[in-house]
Amino acid sequence: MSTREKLNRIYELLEAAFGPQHWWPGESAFEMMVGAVLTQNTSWKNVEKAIANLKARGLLSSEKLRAIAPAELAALIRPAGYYNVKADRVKSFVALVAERFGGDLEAMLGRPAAPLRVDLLGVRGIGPETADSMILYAAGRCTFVVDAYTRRVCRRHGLIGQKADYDAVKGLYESHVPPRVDLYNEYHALLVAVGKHFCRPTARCDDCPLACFPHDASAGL
DNA sequence: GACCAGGCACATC
DNA sequence: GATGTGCATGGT
Repeated sequence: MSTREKLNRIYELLEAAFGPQHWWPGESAFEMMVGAVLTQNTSWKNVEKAIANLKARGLLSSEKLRAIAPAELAALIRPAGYYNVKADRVKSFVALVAERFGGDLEAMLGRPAAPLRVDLLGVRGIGPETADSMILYAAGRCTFVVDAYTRRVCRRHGLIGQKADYDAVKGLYESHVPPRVDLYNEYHALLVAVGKHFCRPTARCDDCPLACFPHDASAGL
């Protein structure tokens, strides 16, 4: 089976097992982008509490978050963990929106994926995964999001080597999966689903929808 | 009580 | 260039 066929089959199996994932939760592009920072190495459940705090105070806009004091922001996002670091990262993000795009988020998101990605990666606290999440889920542009689950699934199924980096994994998907926003959206969400339920650090391959493929649960993370 | 969660920047070797 | 460490809450 070729890599292309295998990635296609994996998608089919995951879709059949988990169904539509309806990512990304969030009422606005801005909310999704703030959520992307807050969810770094953190469960979405905790992020929801932090978002709710911001929403309850009407702070979910680049203008409001730009004006708020860092310590106050940190206190509000406390449930999401790493609150001091993340407060600084959110501040850096809204500074980009204000300073480079005059506060016009739509103008920023309307740009092609490549230059948008460069701008986002220039923000302190926005790395490749956060940038790609923002581009795919908030801007609705085609880029494949790689996370710890994606790497783990790929390693255990022999699709990548033990030390494949972010761009190598991203390149694997982008060169073998048709570049459609809805497909990339769903594929990433499904990889997270199988990662949460089965492909965990401590192996739990029984009943995994991908157990029919050769796998090595001891491979990687 | 250990382990894990939709990472990233920075220090050190 | 590779590896290690700090950041922190909350669920299992």
